[in-house]
Amino acid sequence: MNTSIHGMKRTAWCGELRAADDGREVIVNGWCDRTRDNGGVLFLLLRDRTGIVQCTFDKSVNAALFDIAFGVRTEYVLAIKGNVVCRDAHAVNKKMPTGEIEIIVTDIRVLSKSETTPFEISDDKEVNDQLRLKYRYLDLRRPSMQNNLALRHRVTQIARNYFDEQGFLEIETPMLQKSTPEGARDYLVPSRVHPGKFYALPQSPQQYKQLLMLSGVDRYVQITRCFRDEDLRADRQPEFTQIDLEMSFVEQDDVIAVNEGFLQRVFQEVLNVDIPLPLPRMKWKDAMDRYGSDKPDVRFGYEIRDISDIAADCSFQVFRGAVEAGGTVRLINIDGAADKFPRKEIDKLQDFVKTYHAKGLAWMKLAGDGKMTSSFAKFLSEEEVEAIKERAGAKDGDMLFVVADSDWETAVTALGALRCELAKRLDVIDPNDYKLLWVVEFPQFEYSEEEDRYVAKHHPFTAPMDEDLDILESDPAKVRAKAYDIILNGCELGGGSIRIHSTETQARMFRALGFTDEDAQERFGHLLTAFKYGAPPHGGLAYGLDRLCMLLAGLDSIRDVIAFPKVQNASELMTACPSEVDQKQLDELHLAITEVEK
RNA sequence: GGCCCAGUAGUUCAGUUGGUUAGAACGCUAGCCUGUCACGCUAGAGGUCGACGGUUCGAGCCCGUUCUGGGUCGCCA
Repeated sequence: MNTSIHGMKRTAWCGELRAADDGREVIVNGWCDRTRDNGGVLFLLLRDRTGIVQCTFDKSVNAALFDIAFGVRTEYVLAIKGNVVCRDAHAVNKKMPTGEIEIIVTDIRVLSKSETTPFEISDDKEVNDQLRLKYRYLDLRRPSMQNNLALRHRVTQIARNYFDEQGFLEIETPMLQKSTPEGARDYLVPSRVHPGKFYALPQSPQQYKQLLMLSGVDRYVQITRCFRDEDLRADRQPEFTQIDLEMSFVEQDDVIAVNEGFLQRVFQEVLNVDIPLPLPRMKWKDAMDRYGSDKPDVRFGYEIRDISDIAADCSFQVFRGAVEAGGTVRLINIDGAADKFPRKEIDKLQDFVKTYHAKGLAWMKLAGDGKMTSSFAKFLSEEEVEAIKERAGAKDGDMLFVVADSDWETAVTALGALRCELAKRLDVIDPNDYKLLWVVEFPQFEYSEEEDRYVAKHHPFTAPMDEDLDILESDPAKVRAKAYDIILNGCELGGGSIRIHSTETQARMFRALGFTDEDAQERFGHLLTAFKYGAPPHGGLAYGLDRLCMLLAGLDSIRDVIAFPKVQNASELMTACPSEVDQKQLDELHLAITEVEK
């Protein structure tokens, strides 16, 4: 049997044929999606990455062709030659983009046969992730996955074009870098020629791109893979892709302006959605206070309100104690949902907030008939209850949830997580709504209990706000950074900052972080030296490309926009990696495995 | 490392209080059918109920351990 493509090469894509192609002789190449054998007439649906087209065989016209088609099974690879004809009006299939036409086949060649696949190649059938990933190459044949890959391609093309137009140069930075233990865990690569020494795969091109600013590149962009050896989530993979950029002679507003232009174009070209500019900005403190998150989802209300002042003197020990301990009492109003929360449901929500380290969840239900039930009202005076209702803007039919905690951040974080969870459950989010905003004025430092010192919230090269420079040493907890995150629908799309370009400020920063001069020199000496030779003011930003594509595609896992993703334990099911290696390889790398738990 | 959820035919699932030979749909195989489009009709094959151990006269179902996958907290400068 001739399985060569010779003489049967594609002249048209399956999914692109339309009524306008009526009368064209075409050759299509692709996979058999399914066949429908009606006895004397057989319909074969051929699929390529653009879509599906119906190819028709008539036994009475050409019995030999019909017999070949009769032997074709699902997922056989075929080349089909034929004539595009418009279907009769009654035979048009409105559900298919190619439903107005069909191909009357004049030749067919089976290029490759296929065994029955482990699952059907179809968007209509759910298949579990494990099987999909083991046979990822089959999973990717599904039209939705082809769309995801194409969407990702479009986004990267838009990024390359846009930043090119804005004067950015795409420059590659090393994949084999020096390990810097600050931050996420590194993936390490042993050196063969330097026994006992290691490279690290990049967590980001941060230091190189800053050095490129010193080199006078002025505007740099790179679409590049980054690696972090931390546990996975639905929106976190150990290797992921950043759109990474850096600009010289700029301030925060300049970086934001360039990126707003990019985001506007992406949404316009990918989703045909108009994003009005400028985007709103929210201070970190306000985001935390109102939404209990540094990546607030502002598509719905349920905003957090502070009732500490009302609760401070009440006789409910849980509330009063939290305030006395320097903490806070906060609530959210899930308006109009009082009837959605039977006691059992509330108990489950208690468990939910406890996963965020809240100690409990107090509640007040305002039934439609004017009756109020509550877990805490009996401990409060009538005036206090009324004051809380007023603060919450509560009316009949509303449901209030209260968290009190000696730690402000714990209280708002728990309520922030609860408001998102309830919005999801109550289905109050419009899936076609895209709310972008900048979160600005992040704290420069956060205190690390584990290390018993302040650590950089962003990274140690982030510039403090000019207003806060004076208190860098005296009151580090209050120092705000010239850092900014771009948030879409409650998801962190990217983040960046203006960097420190003065050696003096950088030295103060390292001291504030508890580094000795020797530490700083050992880890970042190259950067510190470089900065002595004329560093321009600079700043930048990096997007999580996978997350951007996930949100644009309306998906809830970045796995679906990555061709070959890893699973939760960071292995890849298709190739079964990571894997053991030969002793010879270990020897060459001067590595010895001391213990392997089987 | 912690917590939660899931694992039954190739796939997606159902499986009552622990009780005879574990079902359905789709897929697959074979046959029939000349305009289907989730084609239809007929027949058939297909199961170590994730694994191991325990309780029981008897376990898909109860208990323990474990494996795999998902979600999440910690973690992710």
